[in-house]
Amino acid sequence: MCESSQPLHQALAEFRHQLRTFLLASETAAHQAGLHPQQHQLLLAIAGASPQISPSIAYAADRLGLKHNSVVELVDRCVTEGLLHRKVDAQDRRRVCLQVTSKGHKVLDRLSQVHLLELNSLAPHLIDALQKVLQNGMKAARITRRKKISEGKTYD
Amino acid sequence: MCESSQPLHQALAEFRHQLRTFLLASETAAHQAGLHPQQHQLLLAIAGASPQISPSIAYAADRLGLKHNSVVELVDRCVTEGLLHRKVDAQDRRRVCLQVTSKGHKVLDRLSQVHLLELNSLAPHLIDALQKVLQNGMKAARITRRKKISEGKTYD
DNA sequence: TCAATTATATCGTATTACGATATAATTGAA
DNA sequence: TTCAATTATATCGTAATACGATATAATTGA
Repeated sequence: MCESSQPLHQALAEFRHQLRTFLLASETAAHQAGLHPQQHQLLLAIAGASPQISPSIAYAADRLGLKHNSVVELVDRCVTEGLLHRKVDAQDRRRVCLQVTSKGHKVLDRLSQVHLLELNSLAPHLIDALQKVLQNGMKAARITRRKKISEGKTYD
Repeated sequence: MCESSQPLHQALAEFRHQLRTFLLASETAAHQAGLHPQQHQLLLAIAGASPQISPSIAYAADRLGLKHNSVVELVDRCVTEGLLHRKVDAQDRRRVCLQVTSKGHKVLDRLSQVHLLELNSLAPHLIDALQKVLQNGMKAARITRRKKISEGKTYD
């Protein structure tokens, strides 16, 4: 048992921990603002769509990495709470254009500010952890290359 | 309605999308390796703990951002599938030392390699999205400062 | 010694994302 | 034009899982 993978595990574990730290902070902020985390994500995806796009259920599903039926239900809950509007697309009446209500915008604007601050302090840790993962990869490549050289297997 | 927050929303939404992309790839890789995503995270946290630490339930809970009872159940499932061993701590018999089995290690090693490759190609997008968020913050700070100056509110 | 603390475990519940399926609108080829 | 295929959204039952509340067990310290 050589355990050569421990440093990689360690780097990846640290990266995931940093990610989780950010996500936890995000979830906490959402709750404090009276939203469920996924409701926040949905509002953000819609309000953050590039201007030429009119965001639909399918668009949100793609952006959030969810199945469309999950988004339908998520939208239901947001509409119930007055955070979102469903508007049937005039051109294609199968589609639904999602729009954030003014109430939704008020909450979201605050949340985005909080997230900006949070990322301001978390970004260095995140990037650092990420770089340590990648370094690890290059190290492994060097070892592999050296081994190949010593075995007379250099092809380049 | 001034919409000054749209660029921030857009940057944050893109960052979340990049995160979700990574997490989806990770979940897919875990499933293909026969693990539930959280089982993978647990194995990684344990195998990736720094060598002087003997990882317990509480340790894993902290690292994964879960409550300890959730981890107990997660550990149960991993033990059932032969991925993990529970070993009562000899010094403090309340504690449980978690150890990844050789079967668990085989799966985890492969998964970490996959993740390394995945991050190798995803990292630039992630960092780019993150930087766009932070730029946005500095821009807002500049605007605020300028506004304060024009209002005679410079205190520094 | 024993009350307080710490670590893990159990159990019922609520949330939620999903698969399977349904409905409705659009498209395109005959 | 017609209608079969496609696309978009919706409904519903189910399974997974994280959690709160609570229980058990070991340790600590006054």
